[in-house]
Amino acid sequence: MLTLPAKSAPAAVAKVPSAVTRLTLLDTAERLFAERGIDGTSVRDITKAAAANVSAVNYHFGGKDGLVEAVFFRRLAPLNDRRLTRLEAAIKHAGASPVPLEDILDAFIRPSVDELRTGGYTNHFLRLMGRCLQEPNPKLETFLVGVFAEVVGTFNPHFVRALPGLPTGELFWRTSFMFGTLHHALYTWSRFETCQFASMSGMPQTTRLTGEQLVRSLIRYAAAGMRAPFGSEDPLPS
Amino acid sequence: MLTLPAKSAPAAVAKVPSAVTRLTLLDTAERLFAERGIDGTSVRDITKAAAANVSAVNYHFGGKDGLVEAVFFRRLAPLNDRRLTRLEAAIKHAGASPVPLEDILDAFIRPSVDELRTGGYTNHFLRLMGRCLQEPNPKLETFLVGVFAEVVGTFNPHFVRALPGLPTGELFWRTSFMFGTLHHALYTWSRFETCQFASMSGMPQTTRLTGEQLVRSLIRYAAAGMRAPFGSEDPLPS
DNA sequence: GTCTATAACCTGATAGAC
DNA sequence: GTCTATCAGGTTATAGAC
Repeated sequence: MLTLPAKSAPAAVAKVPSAVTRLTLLDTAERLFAERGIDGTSVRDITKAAAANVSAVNYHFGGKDGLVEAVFFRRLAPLNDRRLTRLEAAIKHAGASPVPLEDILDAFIRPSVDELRTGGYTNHFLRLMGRCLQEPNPKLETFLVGVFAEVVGTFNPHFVRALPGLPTGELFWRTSFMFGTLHHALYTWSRFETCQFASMSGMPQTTRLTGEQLVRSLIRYAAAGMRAPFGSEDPLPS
Repeated sequence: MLTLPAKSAPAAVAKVPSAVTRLTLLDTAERLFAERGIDGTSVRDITKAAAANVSAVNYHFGGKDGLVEAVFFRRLAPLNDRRLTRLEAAIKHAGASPVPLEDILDAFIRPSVDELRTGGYTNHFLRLMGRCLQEPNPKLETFLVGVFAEVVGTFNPHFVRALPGLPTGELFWRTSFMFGTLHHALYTWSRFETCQFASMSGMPQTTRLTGEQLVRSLIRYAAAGMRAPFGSEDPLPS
């Protein structure tokens, strides 16, 4: 026989609608943007999936553009802070000598793989981040450049010191290659199970990596690539 | 005094409207997709810019999806053929020994930088190609996987032979890293002048590369990255 | 083959009731 | 703060005249 313990009426669940709706919208938009792309997702798709009102997006974010920026800012700001913190630690650890390349890359890459998934974060944002450097919307590009500027400006001189003798132009491109490697890898890794390109090469589930393995693979690859010997006349195939 | 030579009436310029309209639509769609993204471009944008009729897209391509696939197929099919041809030449040149990694990468990378720009091609497609591995449309992904399947399947065993001892899983990811590096670099390079991310790092116009320089930089970086030493316990920062 | 006209619906944004 | 109602315009696709 079921006896319910006497208990006080549940405290009226305080409705804090603003904050809750705002968060739900951010979560839902993040997921749908990741799945269908930003231009492929309408405000109505988001509000319907979030069980919110159509005009909630305008109320909380001023419009779709504001929502898009908020979705990115929520994750990228702490991510880039974490990168800077880890770089500072590496600088302190290196003392007066240049920070070793692997340590710089670790500070840059590791947070994007781990920290983005803590605190109940899903990996939807990884998919979105994988694409964010190539989004065609110029306003969004401007916004993202602002979000990334400090990190890029702070890391750059350490890459220069860690790779003495490498011409500035070549270093710029290798940094860009590293960005491309990282973002594409995040994209592929975050949707490995459903990525048709991943399964194309006939490489099955055995190649799924843990986050730690992905970080290490990325650092190995990028460090070797950035250290590649450079000479104006390289022995290349005729 | 101007004397026009007697000449027969200009041969009535044969209207071959179908072929011309079709081509104009492909060119215009390629450009607009590159600039605004696929989902950010409507059929009406395209037909208006192409001075064609609204329903021409439906007539020639069966709808927007068909146009999108045709835009990619027109460039990717010859590109991938060229990759296979160059790989075959490298195989012949290597005789019985494994094809050197640099030669494999050259066969893969070089066509995407040069051949896409010959024959009056603009570099709009490069921008589009830079994004194509991350397009959120699943139908397009399926189509592209089909377009890339032969190249990936043919190149893979040569990467395996060129990198003996590298575990299969690690090789798969390094190949994926290389894909990411290449596509992101094509994107950045093709719009270097207007890319806000490129100018962010304070690296000015001096770092603009010729196609040949880009190919060499990419091969250097990818070859070194793919050859990076691999051990289950790597010395990584604590 | 090309065009107009239109169907059927979706888009982001907002004014104003509650 | 949240909702409904609505605006003005855009979306792909198609039927049918020429």
